[in-house]
Amino acid sequence: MQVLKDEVRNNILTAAKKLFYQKGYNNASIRDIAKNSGITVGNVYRYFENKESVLEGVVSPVYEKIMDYIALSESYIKAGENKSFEDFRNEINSYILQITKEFRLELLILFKGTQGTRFEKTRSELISLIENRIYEGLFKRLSMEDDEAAFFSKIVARSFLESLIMVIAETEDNRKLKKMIYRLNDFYFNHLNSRFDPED
Amino acid sequence: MQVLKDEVRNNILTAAKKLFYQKGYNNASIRDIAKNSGITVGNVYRYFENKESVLEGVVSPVYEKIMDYIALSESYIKAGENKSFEDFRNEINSYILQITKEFRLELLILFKGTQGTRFEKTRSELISLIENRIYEGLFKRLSMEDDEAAFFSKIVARSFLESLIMVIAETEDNRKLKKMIYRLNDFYFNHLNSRFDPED
Amino acid sequence: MQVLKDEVRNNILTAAKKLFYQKGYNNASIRDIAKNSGITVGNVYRYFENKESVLEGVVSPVYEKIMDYIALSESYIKAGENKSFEDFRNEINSYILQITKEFRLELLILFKGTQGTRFEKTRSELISLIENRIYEGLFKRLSMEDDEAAFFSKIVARSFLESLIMVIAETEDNRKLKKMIYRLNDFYFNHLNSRFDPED
Amino acid sequence: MQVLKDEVRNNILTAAKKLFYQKGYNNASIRDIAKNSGITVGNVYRYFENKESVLEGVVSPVYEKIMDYIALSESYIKAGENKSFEDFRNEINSYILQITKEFRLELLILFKGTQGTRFEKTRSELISLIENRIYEGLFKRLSMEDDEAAFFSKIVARSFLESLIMVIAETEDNRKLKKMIYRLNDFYFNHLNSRFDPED
DNA sequence: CATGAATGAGGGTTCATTCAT
DNA sequence: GATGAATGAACCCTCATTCAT
Repeated sequence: MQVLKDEVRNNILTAAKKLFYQKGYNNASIRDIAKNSGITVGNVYRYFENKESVLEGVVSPVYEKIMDYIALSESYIKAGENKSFEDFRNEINSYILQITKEFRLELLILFKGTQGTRFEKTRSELISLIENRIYEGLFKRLSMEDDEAAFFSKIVARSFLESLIMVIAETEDNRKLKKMIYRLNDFYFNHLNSRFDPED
Repeated sequence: MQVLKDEVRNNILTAAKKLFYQKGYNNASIRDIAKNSGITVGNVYRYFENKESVLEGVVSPVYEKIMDYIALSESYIKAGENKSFEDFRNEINSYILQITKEFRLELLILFKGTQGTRFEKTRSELISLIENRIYEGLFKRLSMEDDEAAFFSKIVARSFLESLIMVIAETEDNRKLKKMIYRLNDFYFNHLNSRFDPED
Repeated sequence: MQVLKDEVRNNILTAAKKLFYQKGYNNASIRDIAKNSGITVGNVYRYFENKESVLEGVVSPVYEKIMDYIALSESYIKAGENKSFEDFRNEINSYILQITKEFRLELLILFKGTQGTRFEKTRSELISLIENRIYEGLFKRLSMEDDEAAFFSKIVARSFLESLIMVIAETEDNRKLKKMIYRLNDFYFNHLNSRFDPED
Repeated sequence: MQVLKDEVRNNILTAAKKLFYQKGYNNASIRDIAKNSGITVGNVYRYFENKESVLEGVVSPVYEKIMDYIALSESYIKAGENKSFEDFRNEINSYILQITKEFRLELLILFKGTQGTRFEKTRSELISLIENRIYEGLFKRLSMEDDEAAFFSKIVARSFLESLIMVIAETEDNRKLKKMIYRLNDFYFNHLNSRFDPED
């Protein structure tokens, strides 16, 4: 048996996933994880270098996908391929749906339970991307002062992502999830102009 | 000698407020708080039963106000005084603004830094209220299936509150804050009907 | 009581001194030290930041003295005050004797039990000083090839210091120690020329 | 199948030798040794009872030789064959040279890296022998008080051995080593009488 | 014979809480 | 009332050793 037993490794990751999800990274102890994996503390360290590596094991598949998406999306911009915001919406929605199908809990951990780790900034990097698109594609054109538009873009980007995460957290059924994500998009981005009409 | 006691108590609370805000509840230690209060560790425990009590001391004024508001708001409903959603918006906005003026940091701590404590659910209680109002005042009337409307109400309520918190966290100037909160309301609640028109 | 209780601090240092001396730094555990101090593990950390700080507490008085001596001695050289080797012998002997009177165990720990710590190189720094003096004052003048003289200077310097340490380790009586150190000097440095005469 | 076993055993010993020399006994782990031997951890324990046994495997050839030499040398004494110190010098030098040719690293490990093991005292046993010879052959005849002569004999014996070890550690070339060892002998033992003359 | 996964005791360290003074 | 020293449980991590396969 050349390779470390996959079963144990998976047990650890499964236990860690559950515990990181429930308690967050900091409050889940290696002892917890070991006990939930049915092994001893020392043995965890045969499979993972340290606690953060366990987190990495849990979260990195999703992390990589998101980072790839961000990189890809930014390369489009640099290449001058100015997609419409509509396109961007469709693009990011389909990405998120796809990732969620495979890695629902992992995604939630990555975005909610990695305080104090190197994954902490993933959320803000994704937000940064969305924020730029919102600013360029939507708010810049509205009759807002520029700094206000910028600020608002940030708030909306965060809020949109937060909503996405909430929906994912609450929806285990993928059909329903898809539906809700589309609704979310409509809710967040349709008819922006008229919302801010002063005569309302 | 109430006076002296109150001064020490306030010193503790002031230090705790600062530290909970900066580091979060879990990462702020009693030692930190004691040192920043100019008193000793042991003495903290004369004023507060344990660490969570300190949090309570910091957060309860704001907590009470919010709970009072929730209770009041719900009593209106029970009394059959059906205000319009417009009224509710104005009402909650003004409440939030008012509370923020006095208790900005406390509010942020209550909503962002109480993971693992009994205040964790404050947010969800407030959300629950908003959720009901959104459901009754807005989504029920839209052409959505009922459970979807309910679910969506929750998501939007959370998201709206989240946005409020973000704006409060980022805005120290009260004039600007007021402006942004109104914008937020417009963004979240104006022209809901047309957002979900299928022909879009 | 403004200052941490000196008695406990001293108990820790005394226990640590004993254990570092007996087992060396690495094999003496904080748990050991705590038990021998009559306190708990956690309390050690009220008095010392970490394990190396405990070592520092034990060893730094002697460390400082030796570093001061080295610095002083080197400043003489830079100033061109070329003392005879005879003078150097007297100087270093009296220094060592003086330090040993106050800090016998500490000196032994510093030179024998600090592997892997920042004090590890103290011995080699002192050796370096002695080595230079031996080379300049003694071996350079002998009919040896230069690199051999240099090499030999190093060996003798180390060996001399080692002997000093041994004598100190075995001799608790200061009168006897003094006598033995003088003998050691005679043994090491008198009549060097004739020792290497080929006709012997 | 003795052959195969021997090969593995030798691989372990070779790896252990290298690692004990580089890191010292305590800091070289069984995992390290196994990896460097190209076998597995568990298998090490088929060839050696425990970690100390591995050390024994590495060090015992040299250990035996030294013990044999000590026994032989002592049997001469008991038989009343009083050799001169000169003879003893030649004898021990040639022994050491011979051993070093075969077992340089092992010798260095035995004398430098066995702290906390049962080999710790090998050095002192050899020292004891040298010490006796020095006492009988040299210091007894000097105008020293007897206990002083005894004590000094011990110190010089240790120091001489220490110097030998240093020279061996620093000198890989056997020709040079031989030369340095002769120099060392001259340095340590020639003209002892005149060194301690009071008129110096 | 060999594997390497598993164990368990021990390492350094932190911190909420208690208690003698 | 106040002090701050002391406690003890828990944290992450390492490693010699064992054992099922």
